[in-house]
Amino acid sequence: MNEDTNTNPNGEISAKTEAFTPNIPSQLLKPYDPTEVEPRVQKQERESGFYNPDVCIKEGITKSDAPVYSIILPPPNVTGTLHMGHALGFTTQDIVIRYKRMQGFRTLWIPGTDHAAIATQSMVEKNIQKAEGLNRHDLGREELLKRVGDFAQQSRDTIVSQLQTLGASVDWSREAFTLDEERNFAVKTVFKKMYDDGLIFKKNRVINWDPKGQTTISDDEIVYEDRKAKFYTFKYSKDFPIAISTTRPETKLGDVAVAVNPDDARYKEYVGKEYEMDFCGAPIKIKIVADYAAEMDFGTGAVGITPAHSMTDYEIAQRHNLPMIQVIDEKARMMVGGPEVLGKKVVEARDAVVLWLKESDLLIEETEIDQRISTAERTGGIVEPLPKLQWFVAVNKPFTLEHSEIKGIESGSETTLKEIMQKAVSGEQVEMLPEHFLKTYFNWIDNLNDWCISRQIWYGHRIPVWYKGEEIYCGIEAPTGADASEWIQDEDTLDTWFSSGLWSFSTMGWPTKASDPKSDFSIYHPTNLLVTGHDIIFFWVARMILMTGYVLGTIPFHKVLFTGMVRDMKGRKFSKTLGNGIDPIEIAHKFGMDAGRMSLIFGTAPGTDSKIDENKIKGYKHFANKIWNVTRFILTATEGLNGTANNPLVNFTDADLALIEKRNEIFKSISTNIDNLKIHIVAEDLYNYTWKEFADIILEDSKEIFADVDNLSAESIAKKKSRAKFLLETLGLIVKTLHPFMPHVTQEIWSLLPAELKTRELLMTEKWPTF
RNA sequence: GGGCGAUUAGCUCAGUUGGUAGAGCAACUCAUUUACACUGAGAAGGUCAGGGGUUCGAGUCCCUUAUCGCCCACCA
Repeated sequence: MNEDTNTNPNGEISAKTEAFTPNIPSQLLKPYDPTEVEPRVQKQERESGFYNPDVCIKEGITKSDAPVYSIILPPPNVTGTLHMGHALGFTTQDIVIRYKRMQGFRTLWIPGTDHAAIATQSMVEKNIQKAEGLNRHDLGREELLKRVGDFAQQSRDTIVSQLQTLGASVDWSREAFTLDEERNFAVKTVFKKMYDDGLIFKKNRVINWDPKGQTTISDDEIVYEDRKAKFYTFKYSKDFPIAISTTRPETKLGDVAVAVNPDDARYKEYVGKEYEMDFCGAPIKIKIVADYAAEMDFGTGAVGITPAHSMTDYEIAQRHNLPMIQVIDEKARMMVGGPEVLGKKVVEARDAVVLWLKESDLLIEETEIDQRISTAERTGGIVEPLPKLQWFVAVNKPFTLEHSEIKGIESGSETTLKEIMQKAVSGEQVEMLPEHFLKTYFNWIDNLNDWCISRQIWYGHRIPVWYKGEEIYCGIEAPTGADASEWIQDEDTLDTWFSSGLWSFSTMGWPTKASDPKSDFSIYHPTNLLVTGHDIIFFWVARMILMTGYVLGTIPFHKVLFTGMVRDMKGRKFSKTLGNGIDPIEIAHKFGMDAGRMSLIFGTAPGTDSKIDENKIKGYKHFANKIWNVTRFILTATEGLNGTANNPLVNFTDADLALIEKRNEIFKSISTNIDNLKIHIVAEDLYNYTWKEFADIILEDSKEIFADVDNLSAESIAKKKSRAKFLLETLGLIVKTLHPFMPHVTQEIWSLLPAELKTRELLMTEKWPTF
């Protein structure tokens, strides 16, 4: 909008536009311009302070004893910026929170960002490597942390402005970050509690090592890639009685056993025997063991056991008390063997071992098979299982839960973290939508193993454990006293999901204000709703249930709504590597954010994937303009009939009463549908009524009534007044109910409507209509 | 191998507890400078993947087959 145009809705009409309809606000005379209106409305709303429930109470918008409705925003990673997938979830939350706020609930929606440990550090490291040719060790811990911190700050700033562009009515005064001081205190507090309860322990185990990121990762951070691989069948030596098969001959330098099925007649006679030999320059000692893990039908029916470099082999080795010999180091290089393999990368060593097998006449067969290889989610590095001393959370270990509000677990009774996760959901205290995700959830829990939480990176919550020789100290603060300087803190940091798991209560003042009845924690926890993508059901949803159950004996949220993935037109996921992400800000510039919001919601059933299509967004830009023009028409047509709206002295005609009945029938279902999170249905109902019924039929029909300007008969005037009242009131109704979906255009129209329709200037604080 | 989901108009998808098949976009015909061309009216388009069952009645519930997608898990 240019400077010459009058932007004051209630002000005087500027000279430039007075020629036509002088009493209609000038901005209405032009097509709706979201790029001008949206930032202005966002600013107005934000500066009002009403995103903050405390302000709402202070200003009398919300009663202090009103029922509570709270949502925590799933904190976006500071690795980058928001795309339309985020926008779908955030719009859904905004719709619900605006609706609840208008209904008079004491609503709180807390924003924040996630430090995303590995993801962020590896991204910054990559950038530095590219620009300066330096690695993290060249920079040192302090300098790297500073660089990563700066990057995170920038990213956070972008995310904030994107959220504002989206029109998200989050309470900025409560913004949190998973790695800020308050959250760090919560993390240390929980860590210590778990440590003292014996649920956090340190152990030398085979873990998933990411040679690229130089850190361990959890089972859930692995993604699989299908590849073709060579499958080699061979014998360790000429004298060895059994042939085995493998895709990774280089690991066989670390073999300690061959497992055969106890029922396998072919190998029965060898079980228990031991063989010693040289394998490609490494002395190995192989024991034949019987174990049902070996399948008779697969390969030769015999498995070479490499306890140090395979999870399953490690488990088999445990059962048979076999030693563990590490032959691959953290850089994925061979630690043993003859000169042809020693020090070589695993891939090169593989070729060398195969060549040695051929030359030694031990290779029996070489075939091609499909194989799934494990890669690290964040760096893409091929995961190398290897033994390492790491921190774990024990999910199956019994402990006493002092306080429990979880159905099926008594206060003071013995339970496990796994049981907490199961009972919180099976007792229906936590609901999931769509319901079928319950099966996914339980299926995951059934197969759950201990959670490896330590990471060998610097960006994150440092493990609150100190060492002095053989002594170990776990505490919230470093040990003090005369020998304070002799204590050395653990170098590792925690899995980012450890801190995310506390998010529902760490954002609300826990633990420092937990006992204060006026704290956010006392008022707003547990939260009512979590809206998130189903891709993080294990990472985050399950971990929040675990942490909240363990720490508080309660649930983090009553309901989880899983949104589907928003994909591009080719059906691909948005990803940084594909570069197909769409910035919501781009949509706002092109079509307006209201249109973007509607296009995400409309026709998208909860949990189902959707495709983003500019044509679709354009349709809702047209819709915004349609309501705009409807407003113009009504204000023009009812000019001179001021004061009809909400005026009890104006009686409705029978025709208009019929229109009201039909209208109310449609609007009646809206609240229930939003309560049941069927917001896509509501969007459709509002769209259809507004356009197909109100504009196309009722407005067209009204033209005839108002066209009859010279007829001053009582009957004609009564008819005009009745229709004017109906149109104005219905417009008010449409604008109110549409506000959660399209907050900007509705607010702008609201500011133009006659005073008798309004009780407040800001639509977001208006009372939600009831029927 | 186990689990989950999808299959509805040319395309993208809705379709609440079973009760006469819906929208947007595209395409077709017509109208119109109108509150709005970011428009209106109209027509066209479907054996609801196939088969079987329950029911007075099935897109919806049950069984089965096929195709596609996703998740989990041991294939050494």
